[in-house]
Amino acid sequence: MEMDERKMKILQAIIDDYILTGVPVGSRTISRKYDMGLSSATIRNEMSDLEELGYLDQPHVSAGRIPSAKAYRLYVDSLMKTGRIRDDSLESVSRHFSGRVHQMEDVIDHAASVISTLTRYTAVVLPPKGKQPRLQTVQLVPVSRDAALVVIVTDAGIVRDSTIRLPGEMDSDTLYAVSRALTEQLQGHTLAEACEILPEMITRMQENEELLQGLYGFLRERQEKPHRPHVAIGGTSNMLNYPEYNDVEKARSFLSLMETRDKLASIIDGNGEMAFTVRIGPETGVPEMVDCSIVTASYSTRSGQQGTIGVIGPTRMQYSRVMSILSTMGHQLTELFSGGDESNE
Amino acid sequence: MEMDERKMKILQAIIDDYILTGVPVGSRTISRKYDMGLSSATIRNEMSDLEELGYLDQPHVSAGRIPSAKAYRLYVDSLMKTGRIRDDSLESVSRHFSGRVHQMEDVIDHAASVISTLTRYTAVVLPPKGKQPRLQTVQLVPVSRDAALVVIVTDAGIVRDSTIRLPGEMDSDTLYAVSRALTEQLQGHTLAEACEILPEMITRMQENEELLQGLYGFLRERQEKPHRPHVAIGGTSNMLNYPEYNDVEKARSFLSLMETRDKLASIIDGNGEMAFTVRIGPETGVPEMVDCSIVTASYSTRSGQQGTIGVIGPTRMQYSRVMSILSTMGHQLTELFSGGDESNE
DNA sequence: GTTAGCACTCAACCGATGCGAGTGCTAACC
DNA sequence: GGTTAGCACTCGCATCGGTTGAGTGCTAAC
Repeated sequence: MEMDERKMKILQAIIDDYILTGVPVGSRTISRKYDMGLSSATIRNEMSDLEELGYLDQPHVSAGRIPSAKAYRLYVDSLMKTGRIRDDSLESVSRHFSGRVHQMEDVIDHAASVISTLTRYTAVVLPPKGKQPRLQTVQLVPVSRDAALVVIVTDAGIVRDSTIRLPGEMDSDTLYAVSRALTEQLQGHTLAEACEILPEMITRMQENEELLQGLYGFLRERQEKPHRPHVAIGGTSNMLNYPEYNDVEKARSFLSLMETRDKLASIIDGNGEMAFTVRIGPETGVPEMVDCSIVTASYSTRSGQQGTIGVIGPTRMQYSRVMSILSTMGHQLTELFSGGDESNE
Repeated sequence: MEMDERKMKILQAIIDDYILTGVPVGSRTISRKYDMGLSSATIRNEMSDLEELGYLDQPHVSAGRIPSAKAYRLYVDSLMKTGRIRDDSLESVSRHFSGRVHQMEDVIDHAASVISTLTRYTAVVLPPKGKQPRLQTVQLVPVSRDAALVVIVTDAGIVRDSTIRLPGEMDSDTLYAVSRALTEQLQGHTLAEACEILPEMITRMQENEELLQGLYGFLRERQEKPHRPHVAIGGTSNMLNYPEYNDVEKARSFLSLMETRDKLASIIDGNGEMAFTVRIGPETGVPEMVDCSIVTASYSTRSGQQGTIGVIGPTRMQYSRVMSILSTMGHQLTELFSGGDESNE
């Protein structure tokens, strides 16, 4: 037995209906609501075939059918009708941040919030990341008598800052002089390379040995255990809107997963290359997510860094809507980050 | 009718039992489990009195009694037996960050996570804040050809940074010179004062007018809509462990509240003065939280800034345990932030 | 190949029933 | 007078059987 045009049409109707209602759909519903000039009996025969082909499941014998993961896969790959979403909230993201003052965290938090509100699912936004960033400026800013802030600007535009203890009292001019020297030496190098260059510098510049030594330790630490990136999450409570999460135990396990941001980030970030991914149910590879789907898109910064935006929802997600929202948001973010504010040129 | 010694003892037993089990407790349970040499009938009479006094509620006539908010209030105020909690996770917080490199956000995130794990409730940690912070250093760090990072160090030790567009190409020395001038002029002043001083500077220093103008706009914006502080939350899913949140609708409204961090912060932050607060049920003043209690403690930094740590749980919270954990954590954080890393002296 | 008809299945709903935890009251006891 | 045993009473909760209705599979006719 094979798929034919009609089976496709019926399958699509079933999926559309199930996505809308979340209730197993029966043959009568299809023959009535989606008038395709066939009686329920015929639909029934076709549905029986579709079940045999693995596209439909039956929760129990006297219930309607629900689409299988395989069906959703077919759906997103070929049957889904896509359309553009026009929504002011989306358009306004770049406008919201069009003023020149903004911080990366605020942007991705806001993006996650907008996406989750619009989709009514859970949204995750990962900050841009890329290949080894190259140092651009290193600067020490006095914070207190015996501590300074290390500001590291890389070509990724990402700024990492942490305080470092000073060996003794040092005035701002001295710190600036050291900063200049550091910037000159380290500019264009990766963090790893910087860790090799610094020791040489130390032997050459005896005067500020202790300070540089401290900075060296700092860089080493930064490299070995890189700063955990900020992951923005929005609308975790949205999941409780869907009947599939009426089971408290299910909801709990989902929410705990959302709390472990590291794990979550690695799930969302999975396949870095693809611009657009849809993983359905088991395809997510996460046992806790067998009845979730994950859709991700990416955005990029002027310097070629890639960030990821994702939506997590039930397998009966409104794929087309979600994909179009993610796509628009991806463009908005790319546009925003190409403005030059956070990138070099 | 009045409270006497025995009523107290019985009330305490009831509360202890209810906190443990979450099930309405009956007279027999008390007379058996907590042997106080009284028959269930006597306990019944006393319970009836306690109900009349407003300390107990009866969900329905043939069920046991549950403590009222008034009872919990009495409990935390006088009957509760307190004890120290010894737990390695708590002790290790300051050790975990004993290296000199750390960022405020990491610390409070970690604290929230530890508290929520230990208490099995939801933990919230607010970063330190105080009266108008005073500027200490202003520094412009080149980020790209036409953008610079504004690093503002205040006596609060809190560093706010954002990028600002440069009017034209400016080398690092020029930026440093401007930074020095700015620091000299603005040091010791509040943000509000700085906004008044800057225009004067601009008229005096014609040369970098455009840059300073931009900076002025930046400061104004910062002042008008101050940077939303990072609120750390841990263990939101813990609430679903408790039968009182088996109702999905309740859980949903609680979780949505947890997602609006601003609102949450204002709830937790409520009364800034007190070192230790316990708000029970309606005392929280938040409709969504009528059957929650909030316990908060505070910690401080060397510069006298106050931060808040809080736990949100069901009214039948293990108050004593929570209070002792918060107290220990408060000390740990205070100790950590007195190390000088993030404060001035 | 399509469809009307029909017997069958099974979750969900409903109401009756019984159980048991717990109460309030009364009367006896110390 | 406080304490307690005894007892009738209440009421949530779980169980059970019956009913309903959506939906199926099969068959026979078109």
